[in-house]
Amino acid sequence: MDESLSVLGQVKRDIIQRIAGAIARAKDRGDLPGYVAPEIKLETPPRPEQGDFATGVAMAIAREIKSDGRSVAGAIVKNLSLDDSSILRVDIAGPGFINFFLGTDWLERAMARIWKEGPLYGRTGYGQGKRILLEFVSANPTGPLNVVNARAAAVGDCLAALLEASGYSVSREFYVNDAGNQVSLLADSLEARCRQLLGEDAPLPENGYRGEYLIDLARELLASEGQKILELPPEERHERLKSFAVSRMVEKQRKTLLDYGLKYDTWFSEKTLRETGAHRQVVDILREKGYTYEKDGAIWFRSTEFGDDKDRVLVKSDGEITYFVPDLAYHKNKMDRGFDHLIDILGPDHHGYVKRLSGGLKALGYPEDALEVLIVQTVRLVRGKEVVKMSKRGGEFVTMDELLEEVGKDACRFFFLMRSPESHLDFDLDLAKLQSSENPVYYVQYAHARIASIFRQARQEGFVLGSGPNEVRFSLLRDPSEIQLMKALAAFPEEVHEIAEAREPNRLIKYMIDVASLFHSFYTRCRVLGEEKELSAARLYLARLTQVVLANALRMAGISAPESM
RNA sequence: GCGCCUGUAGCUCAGGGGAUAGAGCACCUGCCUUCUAAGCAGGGAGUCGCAGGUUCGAUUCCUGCCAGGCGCGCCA
Repeated sequence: MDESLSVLGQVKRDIIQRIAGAIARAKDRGDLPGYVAPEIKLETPPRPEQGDFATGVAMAIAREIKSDGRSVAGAIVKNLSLDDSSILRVDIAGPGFINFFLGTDWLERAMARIWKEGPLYGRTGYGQGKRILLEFVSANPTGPLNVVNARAAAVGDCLAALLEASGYSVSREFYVNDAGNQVSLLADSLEARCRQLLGEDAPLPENGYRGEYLIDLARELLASEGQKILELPPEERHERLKSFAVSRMVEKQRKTLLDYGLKYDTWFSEKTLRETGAHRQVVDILREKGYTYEKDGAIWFRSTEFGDDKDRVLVKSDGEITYFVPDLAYHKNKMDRGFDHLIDILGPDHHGYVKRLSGGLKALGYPEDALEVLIVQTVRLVRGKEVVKMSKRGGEFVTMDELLEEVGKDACRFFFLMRSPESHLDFDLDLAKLQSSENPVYYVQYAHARIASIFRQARQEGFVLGSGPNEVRFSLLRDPSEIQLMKALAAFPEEVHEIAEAREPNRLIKYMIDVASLFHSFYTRCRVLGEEKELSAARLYLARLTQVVLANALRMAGISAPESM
């Protein structure tokens, strides 16, 4: 047995191989004409009476050979070998679905795996250790993190966890734009605030950062450095202000993200990169490869050759590089660090940037699919019916800190993960902070807490705890609610892998809700701590496995799994 | 004008070339002397934005249109 595959993965692979064998045999015997068979996909039918697994491959073949699904399905089933398999029965249904009905022996094996793997259950080897660099949030160090950053943080961190579980080696990275115009502007804004605090009539620069956090920062700076810093020569003063402002802003951002339960592997500094001259090098390479030209005193990149709608400036007519250059150098640096695949999570305002960046990488000689960009859509804060106004220009926006303060980490992450990343999100603050059944966060956490509570009770009443697969009579678990729950638990590793590949963390939330729902049904139908000791032991076993899966799923989502509520 | 995203139940949203389109909230009916009722069981609720096309089959894929959000700098 391939231990890097889940039990469900093994079962599915076995069934798929049998179907492939049946199709081959059908061709040999002339039941089907010879032609290239399509990929065989196994799905879970919508209703239990349609079996454990189903395939629509007969319909796909029927289309190719101009036949009808049911007769092709008949030809496949006729040639299907069920010897030595978990398959009890095969049906043909509807327009040509082949439905497979299995016994419970595989479920027993699947449950034993959960027991054995515990906190590691859910991991598979599909990723084969491929190295992925996942860059997300990467907010400018010019202000506090906002709610879109919070969404990107939730999505990125969860996706990283899902990919890790799927057997990839993932590095979480935050790119710090600590060089360039904006941080200069930040330093100038800070200087103005300092001078204002000292009673000078110093206006903020045009397009300066107006947020109140800079007043706090100015106070902090004056307290630690005194006003002599303002008397330094302009250039030195500017550098000192810049490095102070940037380091304090980055520290704050890092702290916010830590409060969110998110820890990056790398904080990558643009300034440091520039100090190596990597940005100049990128321009040189592009020039040597003939992807640049001069026009109006500027150097342009032929990004239109890579699908961009216009060529882009690399070096402005004043000799300064554009933002794009160090960013491209940064992505080159990522590749040169040996990563097999790069994923960027960007905000919706950057979608026009993607062609340029991927085109740039391709021009530098990297594979076209090396970079993958996910766009996370906007967040609108809502209180009941009322939209919370946010204006970035005026410096009035709800910060990530305020959001966390108000609704808490768990609800926050849950709400951000609940929706697909590319859909616009209405975040209802009232609902998110509601400590009641209306709030879906608690539905999942409650299931986990309920299980913990059962074990507390069981310990008090002297039940035998910790009976593993070898001591438990598995056949006692035969209530429909128990079977359905076990099937869901068995699906976890495959589910994690599929969700990771699809880059859709929202489906992890859906999965957790499904498991919680199945557990609650089981809880209501089946008394765990009862008179029959063997039955209780079996159900305690199932409860423990459910708890393991919920805890693992919640951990991947960055949401806590409470012992009591 | 061009590009990206979205349009599915009263609300917020899943889903996805096929078998009776799902969940939560809201609404209605039942269920606590036994492991947490932040729960369970059941009910009503939908022309899957509109119109064409591909297909044996489209809510799903393609095209056009309508509506909403966001972008479109020698800013970052």
